[in-house]
Amino acid sequence: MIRPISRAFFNRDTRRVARELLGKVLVRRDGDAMLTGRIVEVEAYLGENDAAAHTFAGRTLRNAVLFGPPGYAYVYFIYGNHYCLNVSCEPDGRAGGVLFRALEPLTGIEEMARARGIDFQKPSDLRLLTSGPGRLAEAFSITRGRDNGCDLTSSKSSLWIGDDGFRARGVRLTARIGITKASDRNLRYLLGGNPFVSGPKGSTVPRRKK
DNA sequence: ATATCGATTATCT
DNA sequence: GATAATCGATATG
Repeated sequence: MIRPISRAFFNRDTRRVARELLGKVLVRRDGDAMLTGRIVEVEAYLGENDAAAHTFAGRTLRNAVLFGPPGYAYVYFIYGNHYCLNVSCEPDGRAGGVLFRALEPLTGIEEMARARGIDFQKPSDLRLLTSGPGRLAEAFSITRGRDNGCDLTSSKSSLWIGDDGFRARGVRLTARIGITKASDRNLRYLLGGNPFVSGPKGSTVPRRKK
Protein backbone atom coordinates (compact mmCIF):
# COMPACT_ATOMS: atom_id res chain seq x y z
CA MET A 1 0.00 0.00 0.00
CA ILE A 2 1.39 3.32 -1.03
CA ARG A 3 -0.26 6.70 -0.79
CA PRO A 4 0.69 10.16 -2.07
CA ILE A 5 2.32 12.74 0.16
CA SER A 6 0.32 15.86 1.01
CA ARG A 7 1.16 19.27 -0.37
CA ALA A 8 1.60 20.50 3.23
CA PHE A 9 4.60 18.15 3.51
CA PHE A 10 6.42 20.24 0.90
CA ASN A 11 5.13 23.58 2.22
CA ARG A 12 7.95 23.75 4.79
CA ASP A 13 11.63 24.54 5.21
CA THR A 14 13.51 22.93 2.31
CA ARG A 15 16.02 21.18 4.58
CA ARG A 16 13.26 19.60 6.61
CA VAL A 17 11.59 18.34 3.44
CA ALA A 18 14.90 16.95 2.16
CA ARG A 19 15.53 15.07 5.39
CA GLU A 20 12.03 13.59 5.49
CA LEU A 21 11.97 12.59 1.82
CA LEU A 22 14.52 9.88 2.58
CA GLY A 23 12.73 6.54 2.57
CA LYS A 24 9.80 7.79 0.50
CA VAL A 25 9.10 6.34 -2.95
CA LEU A 26 9.25 7.88 -6.42
CA VAL A 27 6.53 6.43 -8.66
CA ARG A 28 6.27 6.50 -12.44
CA ARG A 29 3.07 5.22 -13.99
CA ASP A 30 3.34 4.80 -17.72
CA GLY A 31 0.47 2.84 -19.20
CA ASP A 32 0.85 -0.67 -17.82
CA ALA A 33 4.30 -0.12 -16.43
CA MET A 34 4.75 0.95 -12.81
CA LEU A 35 8.25 1.98 -11.84
CA THR A 36 9.10 2.62 -8.19
CA GLY A 37 12.29 3.46 -6.33
CA ARG A 38 13.12 4.24 -2.71
CA ILE A 39 14.64 7.71 -2.21
CA VAL A 40 18.06 7.18 -0.58
CA GLU A 41 19.90 10.43 -1.36
CA VAL A 42 18.79 14.06 -1.92
CA GLU A 43 20.19 17.57 -1.76
CA ALA A 44 18.55 20.80 -0.55
CA TYR A 45 18.85 24.00 -2.61
CA LEU A 46 17.84 27.05 -0.63
CA GLY A 47 16.38 29.61 -2.97
CA GLU A 48 17.84 33.08 -3.01
CA ASN A 49 20.28 32.64 -0.10
CA ASP A 50 22.19 29.79 -1.70
CA ALA A 51 24.84 30.57 -4.32
CA ALA A 52 24.64 27.01 -5.68
CA ALA A 53 20.89 27.15 -6.33
CA HIS A 54 19.41 27.88 -9.74
CA THR A 55 17.21 30.45 -7.99
CA PHE A 56 20.12 32.45 -6.55
CA ALA A 57 19.83 35.21 -9.17
CA GLY A 58 16.06 35.45 -8.95
CA ARG A 59 13.14 34.22 -10.96
CA THR A 60 13.55 33.31 -14.64
CA LEU A 61 11.52 31.32 -17.14
CA ARG A 62 13.51 28.16 -16.42
CA ASN A 63 13.27 28.18 -12.61
CA ALA A 64 9.70 29.50 -12.32
CA VAL A 65 8.41 26.24 -10.80
CA LEU A 66 10.74 26.64 -7.82
CA PHE A 67 9.14 29.98 -6.99
CA GLY A 68 5.64 28.57 -7.36
CA PRO A 69 3.58 26.42 -4.97
CA PRO A 70 5.19 23.39 -3.26
CA GLY A 71 5.05 19.80 -4.46
CA TYR A 72 5.72 20.30 -8.17
CA ALA A 73 8.48 18.88 -10.36
CA TYR A 74 11.31 21.14 -11.48
CA VAL A 75 13.28 19.39 -14.23
CA TYR A 76 16.41 20.92 -15.75
CA PHE A 77 18.81 19.86 -18.50
CA ILE A 78 22.54 19.96 -17.84
CA TYR A 79 25.85 19.42 -19.64
CA GLY A 80 23.99 18.96 -22.89
CA ASN A 81 23.21 15.40 -21.79
CA HIS A 82 21.24 14.87 -18.62
CA TYR A 83 17.96 15.71 -16.96
CA CYS A 84 17.68 16.12 -13.19
CA LEU A 85 14.55 16.04 -11.03
CA ASN A 86 13.67 18.36 -8.12
CA VAL A 87 10.55 19.00 -6.12
CA SER A 88 9.53 22.56 -5.20
CA CYS A 89 9.35 23.42 -1.50
CA GLU A 90 8.35 26.38 0.70
CA PRO A 91 5.16 28.41 0.27
CA ASP A 92 4.10 29.89 -3.06
CA GLY A 93 6.32 32.88 -3.86
CA ARG A 94 9.38 31.60 -2.00
CA ALA A 95 12.05 29.56 -3.80
CA GLY A 96 13.42 26.24 -2.62
CA GLY A 97 13.85 22.75 -3.98
CA VAL A 98 15.16 19.26 -3.30
CA LEU A 99 17.27 17.44 -5.92
CA PHE A 100 16.76 13.68 -6.22
CA ARG A 101 20.25 12.15 -6.32
CA ALA A 102 19.74 8.41 -5.91
CA LEU A 103 17.05 5.75 -5.65
CA GLU A 104 16.99 2.11 -4.68
CA PRO A 105 15.09 0.33 -7.47
CA LEU A 106 12.01 -1.48 -6.15
CA THR A 107 9.72 -2.41 -9.06
CA GLY A 108 9.92 -2.07 -12.83
CA ILE A 109 13.60 -2.95 -12.91
CA GLU A 110 13.31 -4.43 -16.41
CA GLU A 111 11.86 -1.17 -17.71
CA MET A 112 14.53 0.90 -15.96
CA ALA A 113 17.28 -1.20 -17.49
CA ARG A 114 15.76 -0.79 -20.92
CA ALA A 115 15.48 2.98 -20.50
CA ARG A 116 19.13 3.09 -19.40
CA GLY A 117 20.29 0.80 -22.18
CA ILE A 118 21.83 -1.65 -19.75
CA ASP A 119 22.20 -5.40 -20.14
CA PHE A 120 22.36 -7.21 -16.82
CA GLN A 121 25.42 -9.38 -16.34
CA LYS A 122 25.97 -9.08 -12.61
CA PRO A 123 23.84 -7.94 -9.66
CA SER A 124 26.10 -4.94 -9.08
CA ASP A 125 24.82 -3.53 -12.38
CA LEU A 126 21.67 -2.65 -10.45
CA ARG A 127 23.55 0.34 -9.07
CA LEU A 128 23.95 1.75 -12.57
CA LEU A 129 20.20 2.16 -12.92
CA THR A 130 19.39 4.93 -10.45
CA SER A 131 22.56 5.83 -8.55
CA GLY A 132 23.03 9.46 -9.60
CA PRO A 133 20.66 12.28 -10.56
CA GLY A 134 21.12 11.89 -14.32
CA ARG A 135 20.83 8.13 -14.11
CA LEU A 136 17.60 8.04 -12.15
CA ALA A 137 16.04 10.58 -14.48
CA GLU A 138 16.94 8.42 -17.45
CA ALA A 139 15.70 5.23 -15.76
CA PHE A 140 12.32 6.90 -15.12
CA SER A 141 12.24 8.57 -18.57
CA ILE A 142 12.05 12.00 -16.94
CA THR A 143 12.46 14.96 -19.31
CA ARG A 144 11.80 18.65 -18.98
CA GLY A 145 9.26 18.65 -21.77
CA ARG A 146 7.29 15.80 -20.27
CA ASP A 147 7.56 16.36 -16.53
CA ASN A 148 8.48 19.93 -15.64
CA GLY A 149 5.62 21.41 -13.58
CA CYS A 150 4.04 18.01 -12.88
CA ASP A 151 2.10 17.75 -9.59
CA LEU A 152 4.07 15.22 -7.52
CA THR A 153 1.42 15.04 -4.79
CA SER A 154 -1.25 13.36 -6.92
CA SER A 155 -1.38 9.67 -7.77
CA LYS A 156 -3.21 10.73 -10.92
CA SER A 157 0.03 12.20 -12.19
CA SER A 158 2.33 10.02 -14.26
CA LEU A 159 5.07 10.93 -11.78
CA TRP A 160 4.48 11.28 -8.03
CA ILE A 161 5.94 10.69 -4.59
CA GLY A 162 4.45 8.17 -2.18
CA ASP A 163 4.76 6.85 1.37
CA ASP A 164 4.66 3.09 1.84
CA GLY A 165 5.27 3.13 5.59
CA PHE A 166 9.03 2.64 5.39
CA ARG A 167 10.92 4.41 8.19
CA ALA A 168 14.30 5.93 7.31
CA ARG A 169 17.22 4.79 9.49
CA GLY A 170 20.75 6.13 9.71
CA VAL A 171 20.26 9.50 8.03
CA ARG A 172 23.55 11.28 7.31
CA LEU A 173 24.25 14.91 6.38
CA THR A 174 27.22 15.80 4.12
CA ALA A 175 28.48 18.42 1.69
CA ARG A 176 26.75 18.57 -1.68
CA ILE A 177 28.34 16.91 -4.70
CA GLY A 178 29.44 18.33 -8.03
CA ILE A 179 28.91 22.01 -7.31
CA THR A 180 31.43 24.84 -7.51
CA LYS A 181 29.70 27.43 -5.31
CA ALA A 182 28.74 27.13 -1.65
CA SER A 183 30.34 23.69 -1.61
CA ASP A 184 31.07 23.94 2.11
CA ARG A 185 27.44 23.71 3.19
CA ASN A 186 26.19 20.37 4.47
CA LEU A 187 22.93 20.05 2.57
CA ARG A 188 23.15 16.52 1.17
CA TYR A 189 21.03 13.91 2.92
CA LEU A 190 21.50 10.16 2.54
CA LEU A 191 20.76 6.82 4.13
CA GLY A 192 24.08 5.71 5.62
CA GLY A 193 25.23 2.32 4.39
CA ASN A 194 22.72 2.12 1.56
CA PRO A 195 24.54 0.70 -1.49
CA PHE A 196 22.57 2.83 -3.94
CA VAL A 197 23.85 6.17 -2.67
CA SER A 198 25.85 7.93 -5.43
CA GLY A 199 29.30 9.45 -5.38
CA PRO A 200 32.77 8.25 -4.40
CA LYS A 201 33.31 6.35 -1.18
CA GLY A 202 34.17 8.72 1.61
CA SER A 203 31.65 11.27 0.39
CA THR A 204 29.25 10.09 3.08
CA VAL A 205 31.16 11.91 5.82
CA PRO A 206 30.19 15.48 6.71
CA ARG A 207 32.59 18.13 5.55
CA ARG A 208 34.66 19.36 8.45
CA LYS A 209 34.01 22.88 9.54
CA LYS A 210 37.06 25.04 9.02
C1' DA B 1 40.73 2.63 -6.53
C1' DT B 2 41.09 7.43 -7.86
C1' DA B 3 41.86 10.98 -11.39
C1' DT B 4 41.13 13.31 -15.59
C1' DC B 5 38.67 14.41 -19.65
C1' DG B 6 35.30 14.90 -23.53
C1' DA B 7 30.51 15.09 -24.87
C1' DT B 8 26.76 18.45 -26.05
C1' DT B 9 23.03 22.15 -25.48
C1' DA B 10 19.66 25.12 -22.75
C1' DT B 11 20.13 29.07 -20.35
C1' DC B 12 21.77 33.37 -18.87
C1' DT B 13 25.28 37.48 -19.13
C1' DG C 1 30.17 33.41 -25.53
C1' DA C 2 30.65 31.02 -21.08
C1' DT C 3 28.82 28.02 -18.04
C1' DA C 4 26.80 23.77 -15.81
C1' DA C 5 23.23 20.49 -9.35
C1' DT C 6 26.64 14.64 -14.84
C1' DC C 7 28.11 10.41 -16.89
C1' DG C 8 31.06 7.08 -18.96
C1' DA C 9 35.39 6.03 -20.86
C1' DT C 10 40.17 5.95 -20.40
C1' DA C 11 44.50 6.41 -17.99
C1' DT C 12 47.37 5.59 -14.04
C1' DG C 13 48.90 3.56 -9.23
